[in-house]
Amino acid sequence: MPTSPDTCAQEMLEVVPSIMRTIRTEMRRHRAADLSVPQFRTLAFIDRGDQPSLSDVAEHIGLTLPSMSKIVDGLVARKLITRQTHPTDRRRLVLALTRSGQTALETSRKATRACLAEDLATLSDADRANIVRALETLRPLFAAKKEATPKP
Amino acid sequence: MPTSPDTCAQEMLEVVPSIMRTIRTEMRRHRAADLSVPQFRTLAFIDRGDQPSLSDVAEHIGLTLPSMSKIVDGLVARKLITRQTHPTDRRRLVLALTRSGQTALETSRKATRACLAEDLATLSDADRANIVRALETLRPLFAAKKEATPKP
DNA sequence: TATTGTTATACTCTATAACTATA
DNA sequence: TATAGTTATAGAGTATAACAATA
Repeated sequence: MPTSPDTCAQEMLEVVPSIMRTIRTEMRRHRAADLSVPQFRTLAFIDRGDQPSLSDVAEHIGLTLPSMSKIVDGLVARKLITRQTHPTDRRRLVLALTRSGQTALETSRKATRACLAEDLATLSDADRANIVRALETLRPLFAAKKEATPKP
Repeated sequence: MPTSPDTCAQEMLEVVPSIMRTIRTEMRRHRAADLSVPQFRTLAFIDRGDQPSLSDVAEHIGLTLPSMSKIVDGLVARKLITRQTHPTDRRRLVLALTRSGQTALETSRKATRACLAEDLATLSDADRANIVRALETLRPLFAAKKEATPKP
């Protein structure tokens, strides 16, 4: 019996939000590096990118520019990132992690990962391998989606 | 090579939030039944439960009572649910969908599901089956988690 | 004129603390 | 006293619209 896209979508609609809530709650619980999910994702992207601009981050995370601007505001205020003007194009920003930001990112990542891992440890190795495979299949579908079908 | 809980957790931490963002954005986009994710989940639980109380919903969704109370406020104001007093225990609420709430839930569910399904249609049947299997494995791990390890 | 980003405004989501009403 | 909910308060996340600065 084939698995229809609709069946799969329904399943995602039911399970993904509950996983997300656990992630959100856990991230908040670890006071050491008290980061929200968007803050965490922003730091993570800045960490692996090469001096991204605000637009770069906003597009990757999937937020509007004003939303991202505000999140960046908060991270700058907490001295977790730096926000400088691009040397040759003065409209653009150059975002980078501070030492403190790297620490916060690593602390939060480790704590949250450990918490999830604790749950996942109850599964069989085969189950975990299967989950990783499924997520790898899904990853490109939901990574930085462009605005599709611009009406001509 | 075994797949460690940590590897699996890391993968989830990267992919799940991006899926979630797509779900959130899509749900908002369909103006017909303009529901946020928590609103949608609340309606869905009330729909399948048997006259749940506020605490029932809050526990299932994973929110505090005040947070849930506010969401319910909004849904009542929009006439999507009814909020009545329990006939024998007057402290409790009895929540139920209105006709309009059922419609909104179905509209939102169909639209969001269709949008996800469109993405998932590009995958092979085997991939989709694998994703469903993975999500079914994860579902019980993240469903209405109790407060674990109450320190004695 | 087009691009990059910020400000203004207005919601929703979320939590903690303090409270009311009922059991 | 314990339980079910609400209110008060505060802060983050998010969007749209309007704006400023730079290219």
